[in-house]
Amino acid sequence: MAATTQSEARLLVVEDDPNILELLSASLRFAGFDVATATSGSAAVAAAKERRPDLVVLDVMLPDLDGFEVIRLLREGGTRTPVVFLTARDATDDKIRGLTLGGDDYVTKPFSLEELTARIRAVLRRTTTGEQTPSRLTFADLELDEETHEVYRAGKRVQLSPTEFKLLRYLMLNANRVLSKAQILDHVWNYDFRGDDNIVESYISYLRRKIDTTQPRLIHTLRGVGYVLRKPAA
Amino acid sequence: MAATTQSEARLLVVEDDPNILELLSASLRFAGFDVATATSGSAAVAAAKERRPDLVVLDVMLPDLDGFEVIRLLREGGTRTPVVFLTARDATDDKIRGLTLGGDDYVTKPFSLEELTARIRAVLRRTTTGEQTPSRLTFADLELDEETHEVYRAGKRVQLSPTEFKLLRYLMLNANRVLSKAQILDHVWNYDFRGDDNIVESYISYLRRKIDTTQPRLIHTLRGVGYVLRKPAA
DNA sequence: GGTGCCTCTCAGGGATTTTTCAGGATTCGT
DNA sequence: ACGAATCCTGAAAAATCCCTGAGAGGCACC
Repeated sequence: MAATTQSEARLLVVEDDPNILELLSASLRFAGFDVATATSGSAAVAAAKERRPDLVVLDVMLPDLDGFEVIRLLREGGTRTPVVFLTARDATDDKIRGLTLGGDDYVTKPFSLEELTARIRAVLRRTTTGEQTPSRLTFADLELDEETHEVYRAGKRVQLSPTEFKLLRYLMLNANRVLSKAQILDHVWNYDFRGDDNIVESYISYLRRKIDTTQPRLIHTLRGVGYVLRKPAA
Repeated sequence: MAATTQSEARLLVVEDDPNILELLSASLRFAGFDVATATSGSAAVAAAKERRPDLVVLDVMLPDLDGFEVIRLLREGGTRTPVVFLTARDATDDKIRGLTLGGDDYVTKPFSLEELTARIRAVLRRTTTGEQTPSRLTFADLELDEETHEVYRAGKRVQLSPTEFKLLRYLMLNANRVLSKAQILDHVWNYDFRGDDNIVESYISYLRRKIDTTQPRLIHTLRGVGYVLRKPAA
């Protein structure tokens, strides 16, 4: 149901927590990726050599080898596979900083799936030759740039907070599709967030105030069902 | 002549309450599904491995394993069977959120059978390759889109409340079949609803006002029997 | 330490929806 | 034609859903 503008890129997801692994693989598969999994560093190295994934999603904390070791073993083999690391929030680890230089990226736990898929798309965009995925989403007179985080409505620049931005991106990626509040919560908020639906209502309200005061209205409420981004008049 | 336009998908229904299990299996069978049942988590795992169902309807509260354990055991075997969970309404259960990620879905108890079958159809639609079940029902000049919840009569958009929508969907799925008020109550309302038949009359009245003011009339009363959606002149 | 932004919660109020109730209309049998 | 059962529908009460202002707490940056 999520973001299907992706190509059929092959991912290898490496994560030892079975709950998070299930969460990730189910969601990324459904987002259109071809997903393989591994639950340890050594298994990851083996799987990567065999499957030659286009990108590796890699937890840095693993039972045997840590994520950096895994990557080093892989790169000694000559492959230059891009990586998105999963790290703990308080990771002051310097090694992670240097990652963005190589075109890799990282996401801190707990993350939202919106966040993770956006990073994966961005890394794939940078590393694959021939821009297959545009970094700019458009819908009606809405424009959203995933790289610069700039948003325009009717050509006019609008400032959004991070959460507002993620919500709008999710709506735009699923334009014309009805999204329930539970779905939005699952994709836009961190996976450990346990608040109630009202926060979605609040952010919809913020978004409307910032980008939907002009005609025609694009964000519509379907009472008892959810929200949908769509042009009227259909 | 039996049931609806449904495909003959194989379902596995897992539920320990024998009353609800009976209710579910009878109703889903009538809806055209090929239904097998299990009353415990371990039996569910065994049955799933043997029958390879297209979808599992799974109560999260089970005597031995809980629903999430069941799914994990299944998925470790490599099968990616979609699931519709049955949960308590006040499900503060952390794990329930996040289910929509993999294309799965959940229905809170007490649910209506209309609700459940609609969710099952939606999940099957999303997960099976090649749209075999259209999301749009049509009858005469009536159109009903299950995804967007849009309804048209004679090409003109009509706004329906959630219950009106469910009632119309039920009528359309059973077009040309006479439905008693008891039947309608059982399918469109929650299974624990204990109001009287008059509420069906009220909603039929609402529906007529919204979608059946133009000729030819499609909703007909069979006094003492029930209602039927059909074209006249037959 | 102060300031500002951001996230999240809470609660009031408005709007819609659901449900009940009752009187009137229709149909049917006799 | 009459009465009884059944159905229709307006009205209103009850429940629910959604929007939004207000504010607490956290974090970053000065």
